[in-house]
Amino acid sequence: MTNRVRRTMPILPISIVMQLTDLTARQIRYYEEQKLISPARTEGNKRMFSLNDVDALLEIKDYLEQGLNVAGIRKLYETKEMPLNDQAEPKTLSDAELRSLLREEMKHQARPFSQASQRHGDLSRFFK
DNA sequence: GTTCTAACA
DNA sequence: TGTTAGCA
Repeated sequence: MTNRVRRTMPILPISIVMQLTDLTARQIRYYEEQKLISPARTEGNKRMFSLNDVDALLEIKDYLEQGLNVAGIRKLYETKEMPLNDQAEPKTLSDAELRSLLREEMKHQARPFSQASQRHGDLSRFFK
């Protein structure tokens, strides 16, 4: 069995994922609704998460903390990062690099943060 | 007891 | 986002 299979194997119930990510069930379900993650389902319609899902959620949480909204993150995933191979490292991104990356995304997104509501203020620093 | 969907005194 | 209702 390859490690890739191990990482994509749906084996974790939402309760465990909640502890691993420190997210509420509500948030996890919401992110799925926003298509940021796609957990498998059991016969009883229960969500089953893979290690990759957990990793994705941790990353999502990271982006949100940096001021990105769900729509922005989704766009980010659709382009880069989605593939199994990514060398991008959000953790080491400097503000300057983040600004550059965000501006690049802006070009492909007509209304980048249209869905954002409470974070417009926080994002102002990126458009000075 | 746990998770799910839908909805909001 | 929290929280609650009514199911499975």
